Amino acid sequence: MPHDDASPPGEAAEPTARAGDAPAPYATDAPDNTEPADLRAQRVAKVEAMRAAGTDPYPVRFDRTHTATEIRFAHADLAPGTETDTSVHIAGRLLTLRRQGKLSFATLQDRDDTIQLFVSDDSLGEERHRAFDELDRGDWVGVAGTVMTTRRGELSVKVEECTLLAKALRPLPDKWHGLADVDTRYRQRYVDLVVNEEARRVAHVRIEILAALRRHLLERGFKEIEGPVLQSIQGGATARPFVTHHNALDLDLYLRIALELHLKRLIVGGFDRVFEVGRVFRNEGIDTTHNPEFTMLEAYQAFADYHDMMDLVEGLVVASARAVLPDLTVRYGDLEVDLTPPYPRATMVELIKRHAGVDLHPAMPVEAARAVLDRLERGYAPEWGAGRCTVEVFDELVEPQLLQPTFVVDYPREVSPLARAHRDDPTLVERFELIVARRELANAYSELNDPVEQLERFEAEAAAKAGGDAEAGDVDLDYVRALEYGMPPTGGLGIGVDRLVMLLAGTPSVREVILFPTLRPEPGMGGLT
RNA sequence: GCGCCGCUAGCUCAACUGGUUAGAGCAACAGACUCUUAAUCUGUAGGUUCAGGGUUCGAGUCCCUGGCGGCGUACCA
Repeated sequence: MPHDDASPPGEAAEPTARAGDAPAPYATDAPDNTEPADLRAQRVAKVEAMRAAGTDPYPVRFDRTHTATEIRFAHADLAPGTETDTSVHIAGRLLTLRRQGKLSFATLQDRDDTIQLFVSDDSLGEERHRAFDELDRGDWVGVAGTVMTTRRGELSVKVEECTLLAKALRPLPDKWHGLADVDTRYRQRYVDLVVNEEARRVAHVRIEILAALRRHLLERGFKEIEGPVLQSIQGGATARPFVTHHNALDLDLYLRIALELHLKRLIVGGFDRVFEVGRVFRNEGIDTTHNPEFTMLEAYQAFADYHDMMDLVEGLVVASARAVLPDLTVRYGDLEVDLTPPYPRATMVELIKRHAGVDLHPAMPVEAARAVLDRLERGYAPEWGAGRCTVEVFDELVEPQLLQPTFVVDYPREVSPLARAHRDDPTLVERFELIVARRELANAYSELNDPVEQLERFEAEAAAKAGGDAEAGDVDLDYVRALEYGMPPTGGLGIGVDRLVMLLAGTPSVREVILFPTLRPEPGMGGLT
């Protein structure tokens, strides 16, 4: 429905805003164009004036026939100065408004593109044109009109009817600079997305990656499932959990730190290929690469081992990259990363030898391992065995040197309570991580399915927790019971989705790839204190 | 947690060594303009300089405390 012709909203705006006020002292000699200072108050007044004139500033619905993209696609080569009979109904937000005498131009932004609106007295009539000119940047409108090009060749919709769909009470940020304040961009992502192309781009990269990951797994017979977020036992990873409380059960619960243990229960239950894409929560520091809640992909495949998981990881990374990049290379900071598979596979021990120049192995006596760390001037804790010392050197000295995709294979058993012992070396487990651009992108292993050994590993962890290690897990007796019913040999895989998106979107901060990152509450906005 | 940096109009930014009434562009408001597109032109209005305290004749600027954020670092997958 068009604006009410008889009463363009702006005409009543000023009286509404000031009707009850005594005249200001300067009113008599001030020019007529003195307006309320508050931009929001001006627009509230417009809304009130529209209502008074019988026009709903927030109508119920609108029938759209086309998006801007569809119009562009259908009229890609329309010559400048062409009018067509093609009638369209489009809807979106007004980004810019340009008056040119008795013509008006506007830029309408919809789902994924913009298109110009062309308004003249001829097409809309003088009264309704004046009503159109009362619209503000940021308003949502529905437009009926015909497709045309201007003399300069700009594809446009010649407006024959224009309906306000939702009034914007707050002004949009500067049309050229957009929103720059990082804090405001995160807090008011809805504004960021309206005015910053880059924010939209990153959001779409994430959307496409998620879709590609799911597609790749579903095509290979994996079933997507949903495990519990609220858990009474902490496990599946090494991390500090969040604790919450259920009132009716009077029960403290953890927010999950990993997806692993419930997915493997489903392997026991007979699903032989399952995955979950889900939020996990870790009560740790916040920085450029860590948000307290983040998204993990975990997938488990029966009858497979960690070599199969390497193939699966390559497939997932490539599928994601192809979904969002023109080729398999991506710039990350000053780094050019080539994601073309296969990725080199080297053991942790080999990589330490190559990049740190020392021999370290979980099988060596702990005194010898400590001597190596002493020589490298790395600290260590008294409870660390040779395996933990090995990982320390790898994390600190080797991982920062791994720029191109690299599978780091065979981890010390000591640091991997859920992975199966290596078929050739009992001090190792069959585990790998994929490192790209100095960061872990994926973590996978041949799953431990021996219930007796699993219980022993849990008990070691629980002892560490009792000894004050807040990140150690609990004994999950129900999980052990599940294994006692028999879990087939299984390969398991975890991918940090946010990190993958960061890499493929080329963003240095995890907060750019999470639409609503965790922030301190804004003062005065309510909520928990 | 620690260190450094930032916070000025709705938005993006200025303001010298502490010195007149804190400026500009965009947005807003009034007006001109029938093909603009960061439209242009004329005019008008718009400020708790993050908050509180202090030093000073005088504070956006210096000091203290607090708030929020960014970056680095530590812890941490």
